[in-house]
Amino acid sequence: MNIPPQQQYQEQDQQQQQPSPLLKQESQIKQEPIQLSTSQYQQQNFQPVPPYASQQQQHHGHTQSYNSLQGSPIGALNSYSNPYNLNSHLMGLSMQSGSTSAASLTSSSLAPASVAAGGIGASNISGSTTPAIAYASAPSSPIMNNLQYNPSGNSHYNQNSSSLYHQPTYQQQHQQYSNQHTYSSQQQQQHQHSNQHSVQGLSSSNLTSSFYPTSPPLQHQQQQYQPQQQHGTSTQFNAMPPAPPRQQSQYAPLVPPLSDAQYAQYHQLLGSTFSSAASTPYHSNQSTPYSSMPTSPTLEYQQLADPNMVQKPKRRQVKNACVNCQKACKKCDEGRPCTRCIKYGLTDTCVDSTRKVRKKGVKRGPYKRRIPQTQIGSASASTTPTMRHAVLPNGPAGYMSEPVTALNSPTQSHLLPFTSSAIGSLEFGYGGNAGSSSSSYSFQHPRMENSYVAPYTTSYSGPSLYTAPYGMNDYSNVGGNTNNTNNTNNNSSNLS
DNA sequence: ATCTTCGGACACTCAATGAG
DNA sequence: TCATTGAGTGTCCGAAGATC
Ligand SMILES: [Zn+2]
Ligand SMILES: [Zn+2]
Repeated sequence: MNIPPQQQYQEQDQQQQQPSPLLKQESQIKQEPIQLSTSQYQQQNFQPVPPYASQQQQHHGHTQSYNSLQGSPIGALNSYSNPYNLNSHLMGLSMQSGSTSAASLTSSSLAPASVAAGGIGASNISGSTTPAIAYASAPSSPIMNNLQYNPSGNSHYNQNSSSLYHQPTYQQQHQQYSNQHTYSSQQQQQHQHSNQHSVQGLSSSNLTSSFYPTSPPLQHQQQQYQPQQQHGTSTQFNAMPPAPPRQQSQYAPLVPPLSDAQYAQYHQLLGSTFSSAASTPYHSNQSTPYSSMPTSPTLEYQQLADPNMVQKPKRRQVKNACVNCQKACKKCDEGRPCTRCIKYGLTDTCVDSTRKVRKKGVKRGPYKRRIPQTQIGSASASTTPTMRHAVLPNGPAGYMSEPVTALNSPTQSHLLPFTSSAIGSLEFGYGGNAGSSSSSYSFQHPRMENSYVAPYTTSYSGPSLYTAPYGMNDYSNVGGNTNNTNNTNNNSSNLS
């Protein structure tokens, strides 16, 4: 067996790791300057895998040997030509799993500042008010939960999220998703720290990320952020603070953008919630991405009482994670180098991972039969759990909402200065990959690729629209991927 | 306490399928 | 032809384990 060049690199890396007691991660990251430019790297180490080259033992994109390398960013650079052929390259190599580990961040740590700052006033809500509102403002990003209201309009991370510290700006974030939501640089540069340190070789926009490769000492964090919390008392907020700056969430916008006037109104309506949210900031150490964590107990109970209330925003993925993030299973972003790589000094190796090309010509068996539109109304009268649409509030006039309106439960959504049919990706019950494509109860709007495609017509992909499939599931594994139980129908239909 | 690993939920893509 | 399905494949959350 030929030893692939990757292995050689890997071994070197192992020898060169000299963890220092201080700044361990940083030293690990930086001690071996990366010689290759990105293009060189691509030429030398990045061999595109021919389609279907390895159709193996992959587990949702993970491979065993791939995992064994995960910790080493530098080793990763060299040994990890790409996640797919890496697998075959390294199969059978005995990898020392102790061979460093510097790359990983906590999952929340990569959230962009702009994300942290939240969506429509979300940063202030720190939880949410009504689910509808929560949805609209997408406060559920991991970071959101840690944010507190800041009347000054500057968003800060609160002291609890350790790794949220130095985030670079997010100029390039999510461009592809958002034609309509281009961030202004001003919005993105909310995040400033008084004691930034320059790091050689990094541009100023980058260096913010480098000083604390991991988390800063807690004390430090608290010093910096304490004021936020101190002011975050309910009395402080009895008077309605000015509406905070509007910011962009990493999650796809779930409602049509509000006008400024609407936003202000909306913000006012949230007043009472604000105070409670501010007085009891959600210091969840766990970043709970789908924070279905209403801040107000009232709402919590409401939610319990009304299972139709929806809470889960959709996680948004980059189209292509960089190799380093991919390897570490951590959140990447659109920028190259990405935030995480900047943070860990891996900018040279921050390149897109390669993606397989999908096979063609694979027969899939019959699809479920579609029901003619004329039958939709009656079909939707079903009371089975297939009534996914029951959750949604009615859309704005002119936007067709779900076929059945009687089931729309009253939620606080009616308090909002808007109604929306553009709620994306609503789910209730178990919306996820229940293991059977036909038993998913999720309701999801059609593809959010472009962030928000307005106006929506509420999509409906529930089984109730369909008669029973002919050949039920005999074809479920036509593609041969037995691992995949995932079948949430994300990009489902549109009744138009 | 902090960092790393990685199982698995779920997001996204797009060729096959089916209806008009 | 176009809308829809749903398998294929990717991202990355977050808990558990490892390490300091
Ligand atoms: Zn990345
Ligand atoms: Zn990167």
